[in-house]
Amino acid sequence: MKKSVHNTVKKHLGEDFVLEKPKDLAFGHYATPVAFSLAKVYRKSPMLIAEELAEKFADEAIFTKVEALKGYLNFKLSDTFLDQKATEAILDEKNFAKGEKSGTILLEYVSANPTGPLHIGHARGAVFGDTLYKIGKHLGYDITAEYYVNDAGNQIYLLGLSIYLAGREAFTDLEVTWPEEYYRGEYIFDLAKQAKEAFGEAVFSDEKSIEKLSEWGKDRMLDLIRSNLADANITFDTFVSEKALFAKWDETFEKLKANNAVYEKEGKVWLKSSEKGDEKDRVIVREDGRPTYLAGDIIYHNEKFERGYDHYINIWGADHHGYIARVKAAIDFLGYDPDKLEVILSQMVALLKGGEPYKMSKRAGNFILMSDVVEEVGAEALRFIFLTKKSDTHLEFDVDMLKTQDSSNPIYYIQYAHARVNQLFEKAGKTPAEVVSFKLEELDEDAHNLLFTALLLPEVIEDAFESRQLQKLTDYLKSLAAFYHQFYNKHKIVGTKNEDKLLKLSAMVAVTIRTGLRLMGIEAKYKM
RNA sequence: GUCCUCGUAGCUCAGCUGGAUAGAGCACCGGAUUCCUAAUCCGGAGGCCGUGCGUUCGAAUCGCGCCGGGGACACCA
Repeated sequence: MKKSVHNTVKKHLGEDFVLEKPKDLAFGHYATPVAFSLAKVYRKSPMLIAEELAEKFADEAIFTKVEALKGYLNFKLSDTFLDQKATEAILDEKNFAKGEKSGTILLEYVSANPTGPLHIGHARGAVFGDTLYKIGKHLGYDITAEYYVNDAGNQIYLLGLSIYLAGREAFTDLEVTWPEEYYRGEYIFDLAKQAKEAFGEAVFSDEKSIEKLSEWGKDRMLDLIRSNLADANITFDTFVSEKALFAKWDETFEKLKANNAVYEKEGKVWLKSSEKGDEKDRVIVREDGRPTYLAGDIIYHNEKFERGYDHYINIWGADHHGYIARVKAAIDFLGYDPDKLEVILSQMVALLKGGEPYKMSKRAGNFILMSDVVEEVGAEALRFIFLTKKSDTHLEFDVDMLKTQDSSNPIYYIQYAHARVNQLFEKAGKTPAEVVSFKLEELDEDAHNLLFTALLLPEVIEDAFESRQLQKLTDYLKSLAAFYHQFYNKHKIVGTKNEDKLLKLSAMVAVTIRTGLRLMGIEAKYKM
């Protein structure tokens, strides 16, 4: 819709201009302040220029009115134009708001260590990534959703050790010395119990079994993580194992050496990341020959870029932001364009319940489980609330709020608007297919503006995706629902002479809400 | 100390590629149901847009300084 307007306006202006949506629909559907900037060029008042420009649009069918007001040029779309768009959307709902974007994107998110269940912070990144994925695909991008599994390194050993010690303490009389660092929390004990069933008690009396427990525990945790994600309607296209990637270490390392990216000092191998904008050089191989975590990420990103996507997006916890510079440096050294990698940071979540704050700390074991929250408020409410805020700002919410069933709970409010439409059709004994042929013409101001608002979804999702600000979609759906509720209260629909037209308008609103919700992984309700 | 991020209504937050009277929800106060679901709607109250200077015809929005909150600064992942 915006594109049609833009093209039409451009035809008459022939130069750069900003097309914006006026704050108040009474001004028009679209507007441009172009006369203000032209005022300087032509040395005439903006008001005069706007008036002259307005006359050029007299014959354009997509506008019913183009007027100059206080220097602004305001455009009002015609009924015919809006009706045509609505008819298309209702008849071909699947393709409503579809984009024609092209290009491949590798989207990596969650990538939580397989050393425990997902907590609420992971959930935020997961929901954001999954929704970005769904919207991006709808817009036409070829996106792959990937999970990087950190199944190598010290934390996997610690997982095995923790299971080993927990089992030793619970099921044997042997002495237990807890190290400074280990995983705690109920799930470790549960794993120990399972390990006992799988391997027998003897597994806790021989340190050699730690390795076996590590490997086994990691697989259990990966299963758990997948199931946590599935419960929130999140699935991945690919899982990439850090451990498996290490087979390519020599090859990657040779490439770094060939590109003069590394040096040896104090018995360690360093990456010259400070040459590429990082604060300092980073160790990638320790004195004892073990590669650092960064080495794994270097292999991974080399491998990612070998796969040749147009663009790469990583969603990381905000605490990793210092890590961006070194990974980009490595990409640069490997001969790839670091600007193709975009990192979106996902900030902390502070959860309240009845006003009481929860604290979370993965190491201490008292973190809030994603699965607990999903169970308590439902995956859909959780998804929605996460999407109402920018990913890189702190988010605070009260789980009790998500359990209320009134307008304080935005997901309910939107679902109710959708259900209302369905109820109207039932009441009238008609279906959308039966009213779609009625022309939405000669509508009053409210209906006309509601129709216009419902048709904004394509530009809203494009804006939300390109700016990575998915709250634009939730905000939009909230305001569309509000608009519809107002309309419903003000205008009787069933049994009036305009019944068919208003039902068609309602059907359009429902198509938009349903599509918007679907892109967020939420199913619209037909009855509440 | 360096870097990142945030500071807008009592609370949680939108708005920020500069533009028309600064928005929403919650909470608070007052209304609406013989009429399609009141799970809704209408009205009211509530703001030196942290602060100072600058750029501009125009600044919540851009720039610099300051104040305040949070985070990151590993050979941990």
